[in-house]
Amino acid sequence: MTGKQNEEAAPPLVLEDFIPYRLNKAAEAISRRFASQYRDEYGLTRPEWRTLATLGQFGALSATAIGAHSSMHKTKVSRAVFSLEQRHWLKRKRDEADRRTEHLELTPAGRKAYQLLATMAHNYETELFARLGERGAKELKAGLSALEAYYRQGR
Amino acid sequence: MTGKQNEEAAPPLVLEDFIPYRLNKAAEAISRRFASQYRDEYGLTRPEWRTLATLGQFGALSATAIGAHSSMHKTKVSRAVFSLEQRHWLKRKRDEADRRTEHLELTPAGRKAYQLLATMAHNYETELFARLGERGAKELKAGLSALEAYYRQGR
DNA sequence: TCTATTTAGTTGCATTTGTGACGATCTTTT
DNA sequence: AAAAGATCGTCACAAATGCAACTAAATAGA
Repeated sequence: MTGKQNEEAAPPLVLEDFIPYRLNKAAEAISRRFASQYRDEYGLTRPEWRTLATLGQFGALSATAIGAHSSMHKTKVSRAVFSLEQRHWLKRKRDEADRRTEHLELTPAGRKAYQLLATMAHNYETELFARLGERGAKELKAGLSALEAYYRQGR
Repeated sequence: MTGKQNEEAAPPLVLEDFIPYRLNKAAEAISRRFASQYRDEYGLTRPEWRTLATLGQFGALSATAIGAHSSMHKTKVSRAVFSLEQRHWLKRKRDEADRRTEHLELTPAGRKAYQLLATMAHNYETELFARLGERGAKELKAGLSALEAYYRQGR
């Protein structure tokens, strides 16, 4: 498992032990698995899925609010909204008080898709927790919480 | 903290609690911080940094091996190698037994850069652990290990 | 009230990434 | 030993992403 390291002066960095690398790889692997589900079933991209999930959770939001809540860039949201609109999964309503903003809301079809996808998500997570074991799952959540607390407050 | 949820039939999915989402966001945040260091100091991209780190750790590898070890796509590695070669941080040696493969190895300059970057990486991690606290760090590592054990073996 | 600044969302452009095809080389099969 | 298949690395092309400029609309300041 441990490859031969380089015989040099300074501290050797073992990539497989380096937290940013491990996190990236884990996130990649775990997300990819779930992503392949909604991609294969619905042809959804990740930004589209996130937008759908956010709207499903909150009911009606502006594009900016979706971005803020799901940490996506303006343009990503914009394109995802466009795409979901074309599927007739959401509709836009111009805010009459502030006519720059539009309120995005799932259509019945969109809501239906959301239900199915949310169920898939729950199942995925349930299975994941089962495989991690009670202990692993607990540690993972705790570790993530610690990380979130860290980067949530600047620096 | 808990937003108002949608009054619908099925299980509501709370995105901020969903593991794939949390993992992604955490990985993104943590990587970005470190990435900005090597980007600002050396103008390195992430694939370049990973390639450098892998070669620094193992000494001499083929492009394919780098990709396998650091989970990067062929073409990403190919481009990173090209770029590092242009900086004169690595050199290629054609394998005489199998002339398709090339063995990549850091030059003295490359090794020097690697030393500095590895040190930066260690410092970053040390600071991260300090901020997470002993407990948080321990949980994070344990959680990651559980995840790795999960996805390492197929399925 | 008129101007300057800010905000919401979209679009064009440059950069990055992935996909598929490719030439070259090696391996396997027949 | 000839043909078929696999593997290594690269390239051309297409898709996804981010950045900056933009329009439209609201707000703040003079």
